Amino acid sequence: MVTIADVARHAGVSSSTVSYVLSGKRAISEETRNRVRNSVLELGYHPNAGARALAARRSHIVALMVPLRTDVYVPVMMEIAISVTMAARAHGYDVLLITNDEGPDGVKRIAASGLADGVILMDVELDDERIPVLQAQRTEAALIGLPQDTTGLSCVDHDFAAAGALCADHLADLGHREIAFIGYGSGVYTRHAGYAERTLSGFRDRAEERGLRFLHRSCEGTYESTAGTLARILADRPDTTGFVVQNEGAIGPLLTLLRTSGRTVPEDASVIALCQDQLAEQFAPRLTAVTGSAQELGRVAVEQIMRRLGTAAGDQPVDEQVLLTPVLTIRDSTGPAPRRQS
Amino acid sequence: MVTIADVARHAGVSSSTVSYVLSGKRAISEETRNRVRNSVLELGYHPNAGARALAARRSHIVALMVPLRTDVYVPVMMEIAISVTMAARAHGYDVLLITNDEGPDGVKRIAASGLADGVILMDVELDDERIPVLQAQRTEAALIGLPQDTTGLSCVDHDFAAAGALCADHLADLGHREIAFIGYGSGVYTRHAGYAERTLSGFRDRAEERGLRFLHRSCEGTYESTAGTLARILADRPDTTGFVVQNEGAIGPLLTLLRTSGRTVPEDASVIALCQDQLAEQFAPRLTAVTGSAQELGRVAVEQIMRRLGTAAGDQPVDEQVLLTPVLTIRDSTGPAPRRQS
DNA sequence: GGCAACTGTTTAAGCGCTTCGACACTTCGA
DNA sequence: TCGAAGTGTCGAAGCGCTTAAACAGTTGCC
Repeated sequence: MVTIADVARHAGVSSSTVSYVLSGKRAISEETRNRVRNSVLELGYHPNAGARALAARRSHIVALMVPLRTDVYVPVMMEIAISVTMAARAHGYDVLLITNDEGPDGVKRIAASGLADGVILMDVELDDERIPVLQAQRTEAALIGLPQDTTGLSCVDHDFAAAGALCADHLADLGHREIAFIGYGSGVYTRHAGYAERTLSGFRDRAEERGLRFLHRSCEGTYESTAGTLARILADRPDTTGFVVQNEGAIGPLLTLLRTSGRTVPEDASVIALCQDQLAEQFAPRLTAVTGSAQELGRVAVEQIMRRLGTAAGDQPVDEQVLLTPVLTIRDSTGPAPRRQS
Repeated sequence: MVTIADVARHAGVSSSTVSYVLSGKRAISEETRNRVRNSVLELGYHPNAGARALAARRSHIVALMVPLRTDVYVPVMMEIAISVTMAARAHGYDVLLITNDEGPDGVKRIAASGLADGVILMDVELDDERIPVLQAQRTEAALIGLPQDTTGLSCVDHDFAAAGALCADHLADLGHREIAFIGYGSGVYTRHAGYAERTLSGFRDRAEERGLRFLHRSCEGTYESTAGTLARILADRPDTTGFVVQNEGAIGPLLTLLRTSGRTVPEDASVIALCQDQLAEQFAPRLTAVTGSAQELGRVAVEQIMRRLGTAAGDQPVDEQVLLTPVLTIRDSTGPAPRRQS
């Protein structure tokens, strides 16, 4: 194992000089700096992480807490995890993956042990019990998702309300008057997941503004569930011509069911999805969709936490809530509303 | 911050005694042990990770290197990552997430800095350049995926050959004689991804044994690509009645296309998928599928690396290759071959 | 020419933990 | 009864790094 002392000896300087070259915290003559850098390269030196963390009281690790639940579309979680990891690396940080089955104790453990300098929480609930722990431990954090009370917290999320509104607007613009909103399974609403409620209310408000009649139905995302949901919708409102789908699992079934019920998309019915572009492209017809970038979510969270870690302990805590503007991509699944038959 | 000295003072013992109580490496009287444990709980003590790593020369962290590529079904990756994390926690280890964009240098960095005690590599290629680095650093590793040369390595993977063979057997048992194997995009084969080739050759060998005629076609997993692939298959072999699909993205399109071409599943054509059960359940009809457990993959990898970390440095290195037996679940997408029209 | 201010480097004191060896005390067998 | 062996605890060294403070050497200014 190569230590800083080895490098120092090799370069003919003291080990503190090596440390200062590496951290840049003090002026070092260019000549010395180069000599040290060469020695580092030549010996293949990597500072011992434990020693560094101990001495500097900073581990250069952020923890990322991922949900175990799978009602969130899983690839999105992975995309966030990867973008967090890469963004953190760009700041010289590594990412520790922890699962939510540890719950608040996990946060406590990580923070109290100094394993991580900060924590990024995914799938934050409106009244998340991990937040008080975080504050008690005085650990820096960034939240992906919006809790009820955001004072003193850094949060980032998609602007789900705007996404819902975009869906309403697009369908209204195309002349649709009767819309069905196919949401997540009822469990998502009963635990008051912010994203589901915000999308829905964003949609609802805009739909009312635009004078749309609409229906919201929850749906578990299986074929059977989607079939049931669609049947109820068509029974209640046979003139429905626009569909907004938020549950990724329901998309495929919905398209199949519309087709088998004799409705052609987009001539007879328009479908707009709230899902990743990659997924939207996979269906036939390709789906008009409203999306936010999962990568961006991860990147912003990392920027937020880095900013917090950078500010000295005494400074004013930065609290900011960032909502990422969603994008509507028009593809082949939406079109002008059919003329009323009546 | 609570230190071991605080606990020692509180319990009226020396800090080494506290350490021994926590590690169990020396006999401690029951009375002392209880007193110390109470103090730990009362003060909410968590050992400082950096100090522990430095002193014990063991970080209690394993690194998990995930691929950036997305031709592997992403939810599977996430499932592995989560099962690795939970299995590691059960051993008192945490998981550091690193991405493959760092490549072999990432492995070097993690190993040389002592950040992680071991590394789990996902998506291992036949001739993976990270392996020599691992060996040079004398870092313990477990591989998910099978490289060409496995000497001295611990590996775990699905038994893809057996999975391919299961598909051939099932269709042969049902009387199908003309089979099409719809694989991954051609890129997967040109970089000699082990899993794709092993599935195919397992299928091929068994198909030949059972006297099946078959076709292998690569497919990118989009709707267009699947349409093209299917058209070519039906042009070349109009009597094809059995379909094996390995590319998750192609499943939905394939079912739609078969239906629109007037073929009912499973009466006119049988479809068997190589994919997760959860996904197989989502389609209509629900798909007969051959699966391996992604969770098991993660669990076994962790067991392997823990075993390696446990063995003293001088000991014989454990090398073992574990192949997980796939399971065939018969659902509604396969049935007896239709009688020949000819 | 002498003092101040600066630049570049070193010395040394920890950071909080593990672990080796020492030590005090008890138990046991001869 | 005494030494050997065993049990439970402690003291202290040291893991590899950072960083405050000290120091040597140079430069600038009056």
